[in-house]
Order: sequence, then structure tokens, then C-alpha cells
Amino acid sequence: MIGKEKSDPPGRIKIMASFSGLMQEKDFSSITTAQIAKNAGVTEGLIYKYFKDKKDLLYQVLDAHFQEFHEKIKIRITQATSSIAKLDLIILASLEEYLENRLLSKIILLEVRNSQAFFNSGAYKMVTIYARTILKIIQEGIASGEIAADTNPYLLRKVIIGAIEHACLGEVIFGKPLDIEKTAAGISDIIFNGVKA
Amino acid sequence: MIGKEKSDPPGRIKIMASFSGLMQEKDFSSITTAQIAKNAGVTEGLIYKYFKDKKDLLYQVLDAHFQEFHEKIKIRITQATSSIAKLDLIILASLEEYLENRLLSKIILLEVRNSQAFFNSGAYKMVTIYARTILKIIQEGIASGEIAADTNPYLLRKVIIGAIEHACLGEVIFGKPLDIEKTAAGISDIIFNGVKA
DNA sequence: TTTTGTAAGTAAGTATCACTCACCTTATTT
DNA sequence: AAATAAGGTGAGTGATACTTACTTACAAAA
Repeated sequence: MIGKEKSDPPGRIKIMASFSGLMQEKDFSSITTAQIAKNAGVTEGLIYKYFKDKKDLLYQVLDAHFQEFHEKIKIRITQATSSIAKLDLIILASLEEYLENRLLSKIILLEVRNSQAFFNSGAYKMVTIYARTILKIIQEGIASGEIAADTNPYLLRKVIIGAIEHACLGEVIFGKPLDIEKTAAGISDIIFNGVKA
Repeated sequence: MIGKEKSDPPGRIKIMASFSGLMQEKDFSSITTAQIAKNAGVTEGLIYKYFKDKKDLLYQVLDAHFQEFHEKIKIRITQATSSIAKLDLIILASLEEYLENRLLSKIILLEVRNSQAFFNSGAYKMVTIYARTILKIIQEGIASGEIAADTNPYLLRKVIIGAIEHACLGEVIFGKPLDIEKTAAGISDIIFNGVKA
């Protein structure tokens, strides 16, 4: 199988592009189906030919973005040698990604997770793949002796992801700038070396 | 001033109680004003006599819960002596609180933050007070030499809050159990001692 | 070439929802 | 008794997500 291209009619592409564009301007709940259709140059009814509902449209757009992100980060990770260096890279790359595309991040960090349907979506599947990647690196780090043997890898993953997400949450919400390198290095230092004097 | 009781007519109380009850069953967006009114035994119009809109109702219910939580935790913190012990307590108490009242947590963790109006609400003010409490403890810990002098207190706060929130997020969303004591101790160990072997 | 089947797309709905507004009722103040 | 005001009502209203019955385009089968 060369590609998984399911038939992609022009209307479908236009709708997704229209929606993606509108996402740069306003938040999900204030984008109307009428706007999406008008902006795409199709009728409202066509949206429901290709998408179950408005949320399904959101999840499919998100899915595409997630896949792109994951491809990018997978390549970068292979360049790091140690497990800790890999985790450092994940922290840095995640922060970069969140801050580069703030509107998308806002949706990921505080829009999609409150709907059960998201957890059945392809977009969520991508999130779990990313999470599994992180877990594997942690487990490798423990196996190689880089990370303390008594570390709970699942909990460490939670701390890392939680730190990343919360570190940029306020900045994403309020549109404030953030020194990404410094923040990434700071998180890494706290988690790997600890803060006890 | 003995109490700040602003006039609290029965209809208002019934609406808040009705809404609180419905929150135990379903998520915010799927609760309709018609349901709230019917459940409260009042008419829909009355909701808008006392609340600006549906979100305002949510924030006022949240505010009450936050105040209760903050009172409880403030008392517990004074019992700890060292700064690290205080932070340990905050991690533990926060996890306890989130998991004890999962429905409220779901709202806090993934419902309210996507609306700008929340950040102008009294409920948000309570969040900032809590955050300031944590920051002060960190700064005291740095001053007393318990926490490494080169630690960025704002970033450490983010890591702690992020770790707490993410540690219980999945469990709250999917209704899974969590060993609170173990999780709290694990987070504390990671952040204070680091995971490097 | 004609027929048929199907996918793409349309246009005009409908149901539901948050929210409004003019009005009623009751009790307290003057 | 009259006035005022607060508590409460119920019938709207506009907007919005979603539906449904239809049309067009076009390729494969006959």
C-alpha cells in the first residue's frame, strides 16, 4: 500500500482549509457552520457529507497537524544519543510547537479534552502514540542506568507532559511571549536534577 | 462584618443547587437552561434575573467550591514546618481534592479555561490566590536554603502545578482509581530529588 | 448510444438552544 | 391606600447545528 488516500473531493479539501483558516482568527465555539461553508465556497449541507459534525471536522484537522508534528519530532529524536538528551529534545520541541501555533495549542490544551468524542478520534490516537514514544525513552533510560531504577516511568511521563503543558498554558492563553530555550532547560533541570539544595 | 450575604432569594438558591446537581450527571455544554429551570422548579427566565448567562452561573458555583477548598488547604499547610514539607502537602492535598470531587475537577481542568470570561470571574481570583500561596512557599524555601538558589520559582511552580494536574487528568476523565499517596510521594521525589541516576 | 448508478453538491428546511421582554404577584414602605 | 420594588412567569426570538429531499455530472454497464 503506497498511500492511504481515501477519495478526497475538492469540496472536502476546501472545507478543511476554510476551517483551518478560521481557526487562526477565532476560537472553535464562535466559528459557525455558515461561516465555514461561505469561506469555503460551498453550501452548509456539504460539510455533513464529509464530517459527522462540527467536532468531527475539528478532530480531523487536528489529526493532520498532529501527524505532521510527530513526523518532525521523530526525526529530531533520532539525532539525540542519550535518553535524557532525547527527553530534553521532547521538552524543547513540544514547547516550540505549542508556541509556534498558539491557536492550535489553545484547542489542544483546553478545548478538545472536555468532549468524550475526542477520545475516540484519530487525533487522540496520535496523542497516545506520542505518549508511548515518551514512555519508551524513559524505559530505555532506566534500563541503561541513566535514570534512577526506582523511577515510576508512567509517573515521570505525567510529570514531564504536565510540566510542558502548564509551562506554556498561561502564555498561550494570554498571548504572552516565552523564552522557550530557557524554559525547556529549566524544566529539564528541575526534573532530572531536582530542586533540593 | 459578620457575613457578606448578598440577598439570596429561594429561586437563586434553587437554580444553583439544580445546576450543581446536573453537573454530577453530565458535562456543561450538554446541560440546557431548560433542564436547569425544570430541575430547579422555576422558569427559564429566572436564571437570567440572577446570572448574566450560563457561564456566569458556572463560575459562581465554582467560586463557592474554590473558597471551601482553599480554606481547607490553608489550615493543613500551617501544620507543616519546612517549605518542602509544605509543598509536599500541597501536592497531596491537591490530588486528594481533585480525586474526591472528580466532577468539579473535570470542569476546572478542562472546561472553564477556554473562555476568556473565566479570567474575569471571582472563581479565577481564587485560583490566583492559591497560585500565589505556592509561589510564596517556594520563595521561602529558596531564602531558607532548602531549595537550590538558582531555581526559578515561577517555573518551579508551573512544574509542580502541571505535574499535579496532569497526574490526575486521565484518571479524572476516565474515572479510574489512583493511589493518591503514592502518586503524591512520587511527584515530590521526582521534583525535589530529580530522576537522574 | 442509451441507461443506470453513484458520488458531488445544493437549497430549503427543522429542532434546539441560549437568551429577552413584557407582564404578573406579593409584600414592604410611605 | 398608593407606590415601589423584588421575585417570579411564560411566551417569544434569533441564531445555529444539523437534516432531508433534491439536482447535476459523469463514468461504467447494457
